[in-house]
Amino acid sequence: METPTPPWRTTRKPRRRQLTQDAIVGAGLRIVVEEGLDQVSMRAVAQALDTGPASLYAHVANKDELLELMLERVMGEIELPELDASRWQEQIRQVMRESRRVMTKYSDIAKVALINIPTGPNGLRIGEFMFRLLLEAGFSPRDASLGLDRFSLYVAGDAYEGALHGSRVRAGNLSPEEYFEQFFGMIQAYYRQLSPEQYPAMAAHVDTLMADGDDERFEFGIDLLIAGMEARLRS
Amino acid sequence: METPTPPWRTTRKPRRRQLTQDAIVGAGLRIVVEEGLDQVSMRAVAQALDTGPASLYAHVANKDELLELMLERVMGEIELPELDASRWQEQIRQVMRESRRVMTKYSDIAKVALINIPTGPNGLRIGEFMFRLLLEAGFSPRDASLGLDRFSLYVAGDAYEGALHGSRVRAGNLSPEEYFEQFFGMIQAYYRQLSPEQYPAMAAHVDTLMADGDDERFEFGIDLLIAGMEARLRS
DNA sequence: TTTATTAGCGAACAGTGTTCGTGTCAAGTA
DNA sequence: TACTTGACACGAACACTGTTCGCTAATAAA
Repeated sequence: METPTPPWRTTRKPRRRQLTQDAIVGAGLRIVVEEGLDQVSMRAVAQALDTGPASLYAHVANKDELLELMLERVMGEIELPELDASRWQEQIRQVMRESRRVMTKYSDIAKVALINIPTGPNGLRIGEFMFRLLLEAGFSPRDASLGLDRFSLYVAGDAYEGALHGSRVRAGNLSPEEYFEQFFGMIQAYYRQLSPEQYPAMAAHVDTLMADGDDERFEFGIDLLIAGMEARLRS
Repeated sequence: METPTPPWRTTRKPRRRQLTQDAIVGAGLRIVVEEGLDQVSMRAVAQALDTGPASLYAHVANKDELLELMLERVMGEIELPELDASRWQEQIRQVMRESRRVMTKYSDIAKVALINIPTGPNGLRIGEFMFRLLLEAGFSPRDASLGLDRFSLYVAGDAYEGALHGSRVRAGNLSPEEYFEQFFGMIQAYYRQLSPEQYPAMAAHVDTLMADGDDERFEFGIDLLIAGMEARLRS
Protein backbone atom coordinates (compact mmCIF):
# COMPACT_ATOMS: atom_id res chain seq x y z
CA MET A 1 0.00 0.00 0.00
CA GLU A 2 1.41 3.35 -1.04
CA THR A 3 0.49 6.65 0.47
CA PRO A 4 -1.91 8.36 -1.93
CA THR A 5 -0.41 11.39 -3.61
CA PRO A 6 -1.91 14.61 -2.24
CA PRO A 7 -3.90 16.33 -5.02
CA TRP A 8 -2.08 19.65 -4.64
CA ARG A 9 1.21 18.08 -5.68
CA THR A 10 1.84 18.92 -9.31
CA THR A 11 4.16 15.95 -9.81
CA ARG A 12 2.09 12.80 -9.70
CA LYS A 13 4.93 10.36 -9.45
CA PRO A 14 7.06 11.17 -6.42
CA ARG A 15 10.31 11.35 -8.37
CA ARG A 16 11.67 10.43 -11.74
CA ARG A 17 12.98 6.91 -11.39
CA GLN A 18 16.66 6.46 -11.83
CA LEU A 19 16.94 3.25 -13.77
CA THR A 20 20.52 2.27 -14.50
CA GLN A 21 22.10 -0.64 -16.32
CA ASP A 22 23.78 -1.72 -13.09
CA ALA A 23 20.48 -1.88 -11.26
CA ILE A 24 18.97 -3.95 -14.04
CA VAL A 25 21.87 -6.39 -14.09
CA GLY A 26 21.69 -6.64 -10.32
CA ALA A 27 18.00 -7.39 -10.35
CA GLY A 28 18.59 -10.03 -13.00
CA LEU A 29 21.26 -11.69 -10.90
CA ARG A 30 19.01 -11.69 -7.87
CA ILE A 31 16.38 -13.56 -9.85
CA VAL A 32 18.92 -16.04 -11.20
CA VAL A 33 20.08 -16.92 -7.71
CA GLU A 34 16.62 -17.21 -6.25
CA GLU A 35 14.61 -18.71 -9.08
CA GLY A 36 16.93 -19.83 -11.86
CA LEU A 37 17.88 -18.59 -15.28
CA ASP A 38 14.68 -19.28 -17.11
CA GLN A 39 12.74 -17.24 -14.63
CA VAL A 40 14.76 -14.22 -15.73
CA SER A 41 12.27 -12.58 -18.04
CA MET A 42 12.24 -8.93 -18.97
CA ARG A 43 8.93 -8.66 -17.16
CA ALA A 44 10.30 -10.24 -13.98
CA VAL A 45 13.35 -7.99 -13.96
CA ALA A 46 11.19 -4.95 -14.59
CA GLN A 47 8.80 -5.91 -11.83
CA ALA A 48 11.68 -6.32 -9.39
CA LEU A 49 12.56 -2.72 -10.16
CA ASP A 50 8.94 -1.66 -9.90
CA THR A 51 8.52 -0.71 -13.52
CA GLY A 52 7.41 -2.12 -16.86
CA PRO A 53 9.39 -4.22 -19.33
CA ALA A 54 9.62 -1.51 -21.97
CA SER A 55 11.61 0.68 -19.62
CA LEU A 56 14.54 -1.70 -19.63
CA TYR A 57 15.22 -1.30 -23.31
CA ALA A 58 16.63 2.17 -22.79
CA HIS A 59 19.56 0.68 -20.89
CA VAL A 60 19.91 -2.74 -22.45
CA ALA A 61 19.66 -3.63 -26.13
CA ASN A 62 17.79 -6.89 -25.59
CA LYS A 63 17.62 -9.90 -23.33
CA ASP A 64 20.74 -11.50 -24.74
CA GLU A 65 22.77 -8.43 -23.93
CA LEU A 66 21.35 -8.40 -20.44
CA LEU A 67 22.41 -11.99 -19.93
CA GLU A 68 25.90 -11.26 -21.19
CA LEU A 69 26.19 -8.32 -18.84
CA MET A 70 25.06 -10.52 -15.98
CA LEU A 71 27.68 -13.12 -16.86
CA GLU A 72 30.37 -10.47 -17.04
CA ARG A 73 29.61 -9.30 -13.55
CA VAL A 74 29.57 -12.86 -12.26
CA MET A 75 32.97 -13.53 -13.75
CA GLY A 76 34.23 -10.54 -11.88
CA GLU A 77 33.90 -12.57 -8.70
CA ILE A 78 36.40 -15.15 -9.89
CA GLU A 79 39.62 -14.67 -7.97
CA LEU A 80 42.94 -15.46 -9.57
CA PRO A 81 46.12 -16.48 -7.74
CA GLU A 82 49.48 -14.85 -8.32
CA LEU A 83 50.88 -16.43 -11.43
CA ASP A 84 53.52 -19.07 -10.77
CA ALA A 85 54.33 -21.12 -13.86
CA SER A 86 56.36 -23.66 -11.91
CA ARG A 87 53.10 -24.87 -10.41
CA TRP A 88 50.98 -24.57 -13.55
CA GLN A 89 49.05 -27.79 -13.02
CA GLU A 90 47.98 -26.67 -9.58
CA GLN A 91 47.05 -23.19 -10.74
CA ILE A 92 45.07 -24.33 -13.77
CA ARG A 93 43.15 -26.60 -11.47
CA GLN A 94 42.61 -23.79 -9.02
CA VAL A 95 41.21 -21.43 -11.64
CA MET A 96 38.89 -24.06 -13.05
CA ARG A 97 37.60 -24.92 -9.61
CA GLU A 98 37.10 -21.30 -8.70
CA SER A 99 35.32 -20.59 -11.97
CA ARG A 100 32.97 -23.48 -11.45
CA ARG A 101 32.35 -22.48 -7.86
CA VAL A 102 31.35 -18.94 -8.82
CA MET A 103 29.18 -20.00 -11.73
CA THR A 104 27.42 -22.63 -9.68
CA LYS A 105 26.68 -19.96 -7.11
CA TYR A 106 24.60 -18.25 -9.79
CA SER A 107 22.54 -21.27 -10.68
CA ASP A 108 22.09 -21.79 -14.43
CA ILE A 109 24.20 -18.90 -15.62
CA ALA A 110 26.81 -21.23 -17.08
CA LYS A 111 24.38 -21.66 -19.96
CA VAL A 112 25.16 -18.12 -21.02
CA ALA A 113 28.88 -18.85 -20.88
CA LEU A 114 28.34 -21.86 -23.09
CA ILE A 115 26.53 -19.85 -25.73
CA ASN A 116 28.48 -16.62 -25.80
CA ILE A 117 32.24 -16.51 -25.88
CA PRO A 118 32.84 -14.03 -23.07
CA THR A 119 34.47 -10.95 -24.53
CA GLY A 120 34.13 -8.59 -21.60
CA PRO A 121 37.04 -7.43 -19.45
CA ASN A 122 36.46 -10.09 -16.81
CA GLY A 123 36.30 -12.89 -19.32
CA LEU A 124 39.50 -11.66 -20.91
CA ARG A 125 41.14 -11.29 -17.53
CA ILE A 126 40.71 -14.99 -16.84
CA GLY A 127 41.63 -15.99 -20.36
CA GLU A 128 44.77 -13.88 -20.18
CA PHE A 129 45.77 -15.51 -16.92
CA MET A 130 45.41 -19.07 -18.15
CA PHE A 131 47.03 -18.28 -21.48
CA ARG A 132 50.05 -16.65 -19.87
CA LEU A 133 50.29 -19.45 -17.38
CA LEU A 134 50.47 -22.05 -20.12
CA LEU A 135 52.92 -20.03 -22.19
CA GLU A 136 55.28 -19.51 -19.27
CA ALA A 137 54.97 -23.18 -18.40
CA GLY A 138 56.61 -23.90 -21.72
CA PHE A 139 53.73 -24.67 -24.07
CA SER A 140 53.74 -23.53 -27.66
CA PRO A 141 51.37 -20.66 -28.44
CA ARG A 142 49.15 -23.07 -30.32
CA ASP A 143 48.95 -25.60 -27.51
CA ALA A 144 48.35 -22.84 -24.97
CA SER A 145 45.62 -21.40 -27.16
CA LEU A 146 43.88 -24.71 -27.73
CA GLY A 147 44.30 -25.68 -24.10
CA LEU A 148 42.68 -22.47 -22.96
CA ASP A 149 39.80 -23.06 -25.35
CA ARG A 150 39.16 -26.64 -24.21
CA PHE A 151 39.49 -25.79 -20.53
CA SER A 152 36.91 -23.05 -20.87
CA LEU A 153 34.52 -25.30 -22.72
CA TYR A 154 34.94 -27.97 -20.07
CA VAL A 155 34.21 -25.67 -17.16
CA ALA A 156 31.17 -24.12 -18.82
CA GLY A 157 29.84 -27.49 -19.95
CA ASP A 158 30.25 -29.10 -16.56
CA ALA A 159 28.84 -26.15 -14.67
CA TYR A 160 25.83 -26.12 -16.93
CA GLU A 161 25.19 -29.81 -16.60
CA GLY A 162 25.53 -29.57 -12.85
CA ALA A 163 23.23 -26.57 -12.62
CA LEU A 164 20.51 -28.50 -14.38
CA HIS A 165 20.25 -30.80 -11.42
CA GLY A 166 19.92 -27.75 -9.22
CA SER A 167 17.13 -26.42 -11.42
CA ARG A 168 15.23 -29.64 -11.05
CA VAL A 169 15.60 -29.49 -7.30
CA ARG A 170 14.01 -26.05 -7.40
CA ALA A 171 11.33 -27.09 -9.86
CA GLY A 172 10.28 -30.06 -7.75
CA ASN A 173 10.46 -28.21 -4.44
CA LEU A 174 12.66 -30.89 -2.96
CA SER A 175 15.61 -30.87 -0.66
CA PRO A 176 18.85 -31.95 -2.35
CA GLU A 177 18.69 -35.22 -0.43
CA GLU A 178 15.17 -35.97 -1.58
CA TYR A 179 16.19 -35.12 -5.13
CA PHE A 180 19.19 -37.38 -4.95
CA GLU A 181 17.11 -40.28 -3.69
CA GLN A 182 14.35 -39.70 -6.16
CA PHE A 183 16.33 -38.94 -9.29
CA PHE A 184 19.27 -41.24 -8.88
CA GLY A 185 17.12 -43.90 -7.35
CA MET A 186 14.93 -43.81 -10.42
CA ILE A 187 17.84 -43.97 -12.83
CA GLN A 188 19.49 -46.65 -10.79
CA ALA A 189 16.31 -48.71 -10.78
CA TYR A 190 16.05 -48.19 -14.51
CA TYR A 191 19.60 -49.30 -15.11
CA ARG A 192 19.06 -52.29 -12.86
CA GLN A 193 16.38 -53.69 -15.08
CA LEU A 194 18.62 -53.53 -18.13
CA SER A 195 18.83 -56.89 -19.75
CA PRO A 196 22.31 -58.25 -19.04
CA GLU A 197 22.38 -59.74 -22.52
CA GLN A 198 22.00 -56.42 -24.26
CA TYR A 199 24.01 -54.31 -21.85
CA PRO A 200 26.27 -56.70 -19.94
CA ALA A 201 28.97 -54.24 -18.91
CA MET A 202 26.64 -51.52 -17.63
CA ALA A 203 24.34 -54.04 -15.97
CA ALA A 204 27.27 -55.51 -14.10
CA HIS A 205 28.48 -52.17 -12.78
CA VAL A 206 25.35 -50.19 -12.06
CA ASP A 207 26.55 -49.09 -8.65
CA THR A 208 29.89 -47.90 -9.94
CA LEU A 209 28.22 -45.92 -12.70
CA MET A 210 26.17 -44.01 -10.15
CA ALA A 211 28.75 -43.85 -7.38
CA ASP A 212 30.43 -40.51 -7.96
CA GLY A 213 28.84 -37.12 -7.50
CA ASP A 214 29.25 -33.92 -9.45
CA ASP A 215 32.41 -32.81 -7.70
CA GLU A 216 34.30 -36.06 -8.20
CA ARG A 217 33.34 -36.19 -11.87
CA PHE A 218 34.50 -32.63 -12.36
CA GLU A 219 37.85 -33.34 -10.71
CA PHE A 220 38.32 -36.48 -12.78
CA GLY A 221 37.83 -34.45 -15.95
CA ILE A 222 40.42 -31.94 -14.81
CA ASP A 223 42.80 -34.80 -14.09
CA LEU A 224 42.39 -36.05 -17.64
CA LEU A 225 42.87 -32.66 -19.24
CA ILE A 226 45.93 -31.73 -17.20
CA ALA A 227 47.54 -35.12 -17.67
CA GLY A 228 46.89 -34.71 -21.37
CA MET A 229 48.63 -31.36 -21.35
CA GLU A 230 51.56 -32.79 -19.42
CA ALA A 231 51.95 -35.46 -22.05
CA ARG A 232 52.13 -32.74 -24.70
CA LEU A 233 54.84 -30.94 -22.79
CA ARG A 234 57.02 -34.04 -22.76
CA SER A 235 56.69 -34.94 -26.42
CA MET B 1 -6.25 -24.22 -52.17
CA GLU B 2 -8.20 -27.36 -51.31
CA THR B 3 -11.07 -28.79 -53.25
CA PRO B 4 -14.29 -27.82 -51.45
CA THR B 5 -16.06 -30.76 -49.88
CA PRO B 6 -19.23 -31.65 -51.78
CA PRO B 7 -22.26 -31.01 -49.55
CA TRP B 8 -23.72 -34.50 -50.02
CA ARG B 9 -20.74 -36.07 -48.32
CA THR B 10 -21.67 -36.84 -44.75
CA THR B 11 -18.04 -36.94 -43.58
CA ARG B 12 -16.62 -33.47 -43.96
CA LYS B 13 -12.98 -34.40 -43.48
CA PRO B 14 -11.96 -36.95 -46.10
CA ARG B 15 -10.55 -39.46 -43.66
CA ARG B 16 -9.40 -39.70 -40.08
CA ARG B 17 -5.77 -38.70 -40.03
CA GLN B 18 -3.40 -41.28 -38.79
CA LEU B 19 -1.04 -39.32 -36.62
CA THR B 20 1.73 -41.43 -35.13
CA GLN B 21 4.56 -40.70 -32.78
CA ASP B 22 7.03 -41.63 -35.48
CA ALA B 23 5.56 -39.13 -37.89
CA ILE B 24 5.72 -36.40 -35.26
CA VAL B 25 9.33 -37.15 -34.42
CA GLY B 26 10.16 -37.21 -38.13
CA ALA B 27 8.54 -33.85 -38.71
CA GLY B 28 10.42 -32.43 -35.75
CA LEU B 29 13.72 -33.67 -37.13
CA ARG B 30 12.97 -32.18 -40.52
CA ILE B 31 12.47 -28.80 -38.90
CA VAL B 32 15.65 -29.12 -36.84
CA VAL B 33 17.70 -29.80 -39.96
CA GLU B 34 16.14 -27.06 -42.00
CA GLU B 35 15.56 -24.31 -39.47
CA GLY B 36 17.29 -25.19 -36.21
CA LEU B 37 16.21 -26.39 -32.81
CA ASP B 38 14.49 -23.28 -31.56
CA GLN B 39 12.24 -23.26 -34.58
CA VAL B 40 10.87 -26.59 -33.41
CA SER B 41 7.65 -25.47 -31.79
CA MET B 42 4.61 -27.62 -31.24
CA ARG B 43 2.79 -25.41 -33.69
CA ALA B 44 5.44 -25.76 -36.36
CA VAL B 45 5.53 -29.53 -36.02
CA ALA B 46 1.74 -29.68 -36.12
CA GLN B 47 1.60 -27.47 -39.18
CA ALA B 48 4.13 -29.67 -40.97
CA LEU B 49 1.70 -32.53 -40.41
CA ASP B 50 -1.23 -30.38 -41.47
CA THR B 51 -2.94 -30.31 -38.11
CA GLY B 52 -3.15 -28.28 -34.89
CA PRO B 53 -0.82 -28.29 -31.90
CA ALA B 54 -3.31 -29.92 -29.56
CA SER B 55 -3.35 -33.07 -31.66
CA LEU B 56 0.24 -33.86 -30.87
CA TYR B 57 -0.38 -34.30 -27.18
CA ALA B 58 -2.15 -37.59 -27.76
CA HIS B 59 1.13 -39.13 -28.92
CA VAL B 60 3.70 -37.13 -26.97
CA ALA B 61 3.50 -36.03 -23.35
CA ASN B 62 5.04 -32.61 -23.92
CA LYS B 63 7.72 -30.82 -25.85
CA ASP B 64 10.57 -32.14 -23.73
CA GLU B 65 9.54 -35.70 -24.43
CA LEU B 66 9.34 -34.92 -28.13
CA LEU B 67 12.88 -33.57 -28.07
CA GLU B 68 14.14 -36.63 -26.23
CA LEU B 69 12.48 -38.89 -28.76
CA MET B 70 14.09 -36.91 -31.56
CA LEU B 71 17.49 -37.27 -29.94
CA GLU B 72 17.00 -40.98 -29.50
CA ARG B 73 16.31 -41.43 -33.16
CA VAL B 74 19.31 -39.31 -34.08
CA MET B 75 21.57 -41.41 -31.90
CA GLY B 76 20.37 -44.43 -33.79
CA GLU B 77 22.38 -43.19 -36.74
CA ILE B 78 25.64 -43.42 -34.85
CA GLU B 79 27.57 -46.43 -36.15
CA LEU B 80 29.85 -48.37 -33.87
CA PRO B 81 32.90 -50.41 -34.94
CA GLU B 82 33.51 -53.96 -33.88
CA LEU B 83 34.97 -53.79 -30.40
CA ASP B 84 38.73 -54.28 -30.28
CA ALA B 85 40.20 -53.33 -26.93
CA SER B 86 43.77 -53.52 -28.19
CA ARG B 87 43.07 -50.36 -30.17
CA TRP B 88 40.96 -48.62 -27.55
CA GLN B 89 42.42 -45.17 -28.14
CA GLU B 90 41.57 -45.34 -31.81
CA GLN B 91 38.08 -46.68 -31.17
CA ILE B 92 37.21 -44.15 -28.49
CA ARG B 93 38.27 -41.45 -30.89
CA GLN B 94 36.24 -42.99 -33.68
CA VAL B 95 33.06 -43.14 -31.61
CA MET B 96 33.45 -39.57 -30.43
CA ARG B 97 34.03 -38.34 -33.97
CA GLU B 98 31.08 -40.28 -35.29
CA SER B 99 28.83 -39.04 -32.51
CA ARG B 100 29.79 -35.46 -33.19
CA ARG B 101 29.31 -35.92 -36.91
CA VAL B 102 25.79 -37.26 -36.52
CA MET B 103 24.75 -34.63 -33.98
CA THR B 104 26.15 -31.83 -36.07
CA LYS B 105 24.13 -33.13 -38.98
CA TYR B 106 21.04 -32.31 -36.93
CA SER B 107 21.98 -28.77 -36.15
CA ASP B 108 21.39 -27.75 -32.53
CA ILE B 109 20.16 -31.07 -31.25
CA ALA B 110 23.25 -31.54 -29.09
CA LYS B 111 21.59 -29.11 -26.72
CA VAL B 112 19.07 -31.81 -25.87
CA ALA B 113 21.88 -34.28 -25.22
CA LEU B 114 23.47 -31.77 -22.87
CA ILE B 115 20.31 -31.36 -20.85
CA ASN B 116 18.92 -34.87 -20.71
CA ILE B 117 21.07 -37.86 -19.90
CA PRO B 118 20.04 -40.13 -22.78
CA THR B 119 18.37 -43.18 -21.34
CA GLY B 120 16.89 -44.65 -24.50
CA PRO B 121 18.16 -47.85 -26.13
CA ASN B 122 20.38 -45.99 -28.56
CA GLY B 123 21.99 -43.89 -25.88
CA LEU B 124 22.63 -46.98 -23.82
CA ARG B 125 23.97 -48.80 -26.85
CA ILE B 126 26.74 -46.25 -27.26
CA GLY B 127 27.38 -46.04 -23.53
CA GLU B 128 27.64 -49.78 -23.30
CA PHE B 129 30.15 -49.87 -26.13
CA MET B 130 32.47 -47.25 -24.66
CA PHE B 131 32.18 -48.69 -21.17
CA ARG B 132 33.02 -52.20 -22.31
CA LEU B 133 35.83 -50.89 -24.44
CA LEU B 134 37.43 -49.17 -21.47
CA LEU B 135 36.92 -52.12 -19.15
CA GLU B 136 38.47 -54.56 -21.59
CA ALA B 137 41.32 -52.13 -22.15
CA GLY B 138 42.22 -52.65 -18.52
CA PHE B 139 40.64 -49.70 -16.73
CA SER B 140 39.06 -50.07 -13.32
CA PRO B 141 35.25 -49.93 -13.32
CA ARG B 142 35.42 -46.53 -11.66
CA ASP B 143 37.83 -45.08 -14.22
CA ALA B 144 35.83 -46.55 -17.07
CA SER B 145 32.65 -45.11 -15.61
CA LEU B 146 34.06 -41.65 -15.08
CA GLY B 147 35.77 -41.70 -18.45
CA LEU B 148 32.54 -42.54 -20.19
CA ASP B 149 30.82 -39.73 -18.35
CA ARG B 150 33.44 -37.11 -19.24
CA PHE B 151 33.70 -38.23 -22.85
CA SER B 152 29.95 -37.91 -23.29
CA LEU B 153 29.93 -34.47 -21.74
CA TYR B 154 32.76 -33.39 -23.98
CA VAL B 155 31.11 -34.52 -27.19
CA ALA B 156 27.77 -32.98 -26.30
CA GLY B 157 29.38 -29.75 -25.14
CA ASP B 158 31.53 -29.37 -28.21
CA ALA B 159 28.76 -30.31 -30.61
CA TYR B 160 26.49 -27.76 -28.99
CA GLU B 161 29.05 -24.99 -29.07
CA GLY B 162 29.79 -25.75 -32.69
CA ALA B 163 26.14 -25.85 -33.65
CA LEU B 164 25.66 -22.37 -32.27
CA HIS B 165 27.88 -21.02 -35.01
CA GLY B 166 25.71 -22.85 -37.49
CA SER B 167 22.61 -21.30 -36.00
CA ARG B 168 24.06 -17.86 -36.45
CA VAL B 169 24.88 -18.62 -40.04
CA ARG B 170 21.23 -19.47 -40.56
CA ALA B 171 19.98 -16.49 -38.60
CA GLY B 172 22.10 -14.06 -40.61
CA ASN B 173 21.36 -15.67 -43.97
CA LEU B 174 25.04 -15.89 -44.74
CA SER B 175 27.23 -18.44 -46.41
CA PRO B 176 29.67 -20.14 -44.04
CA GLU B 177 32.49 -18.19 -45.66
CA GLU B 178 30.77 -14.86 -45.15
CA TYR B 179 30.03 -15.82 -41.58
CA PHE B 180 33.60 -16.79 -40.94
CA GLU B 181 34.88 -13.52 -42.30
CA GLN B 182 32.31 -11.47 -40.50
CA PHE B 183 32.29 -13.16 -37.12
CA PHE B 184 35.91 -14.08 -36.72
CA GLY B 185 37.00 -10.89 -38.40
CA MET B 186 35.03 -8.95 -35.84
CA ILE B 187 36.42 -10.86 -32.89
CA GLN B 188 39.89 -10.67 -34.31
CA ALA B 189 39.59 -6.92 -34.74
CA TYR B 190 38.30 -6.68 -31.21
CA TYR B 191 41.16 -8.71 -29.80
CA ARG B 192 43.60 -6.65 -31.81
CA GLN B 193 42.65 -3.49 -30.02
CA LEU B 194 43.30 -5.04 -26.63
CA SER B 195 45.70 -2.95 -24.67
CA PRO B 196 48.99 -4.87 -24.55
CA GLU B 197 49.53 -3.68 -21.00
CA GLN B 198 46.36 -5.29 -19.70
CA TYR B 199 46.39 -8.39 -21.87
CA PRO B 200 49.97 -8.83 -23.07
CA ALA B 201 49.85 -12.56 -23.79
CA MET B 202 46.62 -12.55 -25.75
CA ALA B 203 47.51 -9.36 -27.56
CA ALA B 204 50.79 -10.89 -28.69
CA HIS B 205 49.16 -14.04 -30.07
CA VAL B 206 45.89 -12.89 -31.56
CA ASP B 207 46.41 -14.84 -34.76
CA THR B 208 47.25 -18.06 -32.96
CA LEU B 209 44.16 -17.72 -30.79
CA MET B 210 41.96 -17.55 -33.85
CA ALA B 211 43.90 -19.93 -36.06
CA ASP B 212 42.19 -23.26 -35.50
CA GLY B 213 38.69 -24.18 -36.58
CA ASP B 214 36.07 -26.28 -34.88
CA ASP B 215 37.44 -29.60 -36.08
CA GLU B 216 41.00 -29.01 -34.91
CA ARG B 217 39.82 -27.83 -31.52
CA PHE B 218 37.64 -30.90 -31.16
CA GLU B 219 40.52 -33.22 -32.05
CA PHE B 220 42.83 -31.45 -29.63
CA GLY B 221 40.34 -32.02 -26.82
CA ILE B 222 40.16 -35.72 -27.67
CA ASP B 223 43.95 -35.85 -27.64
CA LEU B 224 43.99 -34.42 -24.13
CA LEU B 225 41.32 -36.74 -22.80
CA ILE B 226 42.81 -39.89 -24.29
CA ALA B 227 46.33 -39.02 -23.19
CA GLY B 228 44.89 -38.40 -19.75
CA MET B 229 43.32 -41.84 -19.74
CA GLU B 230 46.57 -43.42 -20.92
CA ALA B 231 48.34 -41.80 -18.00
CA ARG B 232 45.82 -43.38 -15.66
CA LEU B 233 46.42 -46.79 -17.15
CA ARG B 234 50.14 -46.56 -16.46
CA SER B 235 49.95 -45.39 -12.87
C1' DT C 1 -27.32 -52.01 -32.95
C1' DT C 2 -25.91 -49.67 -29.06
C1' DT C 3 -22.31 -48.17 -26.12
C1' DA C 4 -17.58 -46.84 -24.68
C1' DT C 5 -13.37 -45.22 -25.89
C1' DT C 6 -10.31 -42.23 -27.89
C1' DA C 7 -7.82 -39.55 -31.53
C1' DG C 8 -8.37 -35.13 -33.55
C1' DC C 9 -8.71 -30.41 -33.05
C1' DG C 10 -10.68 -25.28 -32.40
C1' DA C 11 -10.38 -22.10 -28.96
C1' DA C 12 -8.46 -20.18 -25.24
C1' DC C 13 -5.05 -19.13 -21.27
C1' DA C 14 -1.02 -17.47 -19.41
C1' DG C 15 3.29 -16.59 -20.48
C1' DT C 16 7.36 -14.74 -23.57
C1' DG C 17 10.57 -10.78 -26.12
C1' DT C 18 10.07 -6.66 -28.34
C1' DT C 19 8.24 -2.19 -30.49
C1' DC C 20 5.37 2.01 -30.92
C1' DG C 21 3.70 6.11 -29.43
C1' DT C 22 2.74 9.01 -25.89
C1' DG C 23 3.73 11.18 -21.87
C1' DT C 24 6.61 13.68 -18.64
C1' DC C 25 10.30 15.38 -16.40
C1' DA C 26 15.24 17.74 -16.22
C1' DA C 27 18.47 20.36 -18.20
C1' DG C 28 19.97 23.86 -21.76
C1' DT C 29 18.96 28.09 -24.21
C1' DA C 30 17.08 32.64 -25.19
C1' DT D 1 12.21 33.73 -16.14
C1' DA D 2 10.05 31.32 -20.15
C1' DC D 3 10.65 28.13 -23.69
C1' DT D 4 12.56 24.48 -26.24
C1' DT D 5 14.90 20.26 -26.54
C1' DG D 6 15.98 15.64 -25.76
C1' DA D 7 16.03 11.62 -23.19
C1' DC D 8 13.96 8.51 -20.29
C1' DA D 9 9.59 6.04 -18.56
C1' DC D 10 6.04 3.20 -19.63
C1' DG D 11 0.99 1.53 -21.08
C1' DA D 12 -0.60 -0.95 -24.70
C1' DA D 13 -0.14 -3.91 -28.17
C1' DC D 14 1.86 -7.60 -31.48
C1' DA D 15 3.31 -11.95 -32.61
C1' DC D 16 4.83 -15.67 -30.68
C1' DT D 17 5.34 -19.79 -27.14
C1' DG D 18 3.64 -24.54 -24.48
C1' DT D 19 -0.29 -26.45 -22.75
C1' DT D 20 -5.31 -27.48 -21.35
C1' DC D 21 -10.26 -27.77 -21.91
C1' DG D 22 -14.19 -29.57 -24.20
C1' DC D 23 -16.47 -30.89 -28.09
C1' DT D 24 -16.86 -33.84 -32.42
C1' DA D 25 -16.67 -37.89 -34.73
C1' DA D 26 -14.87 -42.26 -35.90
C1' DT D 27 -13.59 -46.63 -34.39
C1' DA D 28 -13.74 -50.82 -31.21
C1' DA D 29 -16.29 -53.50 -27.96
C1' DA D 30 -20.52 -55.54 -26.18
